[in-house]
Amino acid sequence: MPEGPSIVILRDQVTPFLGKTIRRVSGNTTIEKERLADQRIESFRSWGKHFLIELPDFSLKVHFMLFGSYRINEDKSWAVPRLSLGFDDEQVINFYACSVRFIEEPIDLVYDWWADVMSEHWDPQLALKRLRAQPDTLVCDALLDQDLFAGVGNIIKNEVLFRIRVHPLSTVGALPASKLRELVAEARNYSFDFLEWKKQFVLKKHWLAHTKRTCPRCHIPFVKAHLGRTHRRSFFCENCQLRYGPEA
DNA sequence: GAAAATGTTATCAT
DNA sequence: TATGATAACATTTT
Repeated sequence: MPEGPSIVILRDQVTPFLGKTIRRVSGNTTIEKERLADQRIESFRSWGKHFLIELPDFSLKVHFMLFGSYRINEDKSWAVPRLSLGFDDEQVINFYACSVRFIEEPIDLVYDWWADVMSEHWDPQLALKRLRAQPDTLVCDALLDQDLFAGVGNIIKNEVLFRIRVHPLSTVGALPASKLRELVAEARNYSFDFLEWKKQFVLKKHWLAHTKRTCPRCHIPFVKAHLGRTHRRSFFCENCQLRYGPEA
């Protein structure tokens, strides 16, 4: 469910609830959910993988982690919602298996919008600058760094590196300037392709690297390995994805 | 049916 | 203190 573009889709799907007042609250969350009753929804926003519901005096942050899901005007009969928000006319938004938390401060003070690859305020220059400040970071870690590329997840990581022909174990500092620019540009560009494909329910069939066994360019087996700080799955071609780095 | 996975955070060990 | 392994959360797909 996660990755930034999916949250953008959710944000779009709930626009009919904008300005409506929460009438009923339930769910198995341990937060003080009763606070949400009678609150009017000021806006729905997203930052990276965070889905934000802005209310007059505070906001709610929903993070879907790995397994989270939601239903609009329908129930998952087999599951108890983590949080269910009821509105007039039996309208409802149900969140399942996600993390929900309150944010007390105004969310513009909490989030750096220029770091969100899906945001209109995304700032590639700033991303570049921050990348150059950490030359030893592996590119596979850099792409997953939510302070740098908020919204990028493991699928986007693998697809971006394949597109720009960069080996996941390359270091940021060893990339030629043009490659580094490509990395930043493609992180956003692929995310928008992801968004369109996901909307059309054809995301998976457009994967060129993620979960794939064979390189579509070289027709040789991909390498699958758990790389980087977080040991996340990487699928890559050792032939056409160049490894830039001190020892390579 | 086991294993793995689109993710993150807290805690423990070194 | 910093780094890294491990656990925890919880659901769907392979």
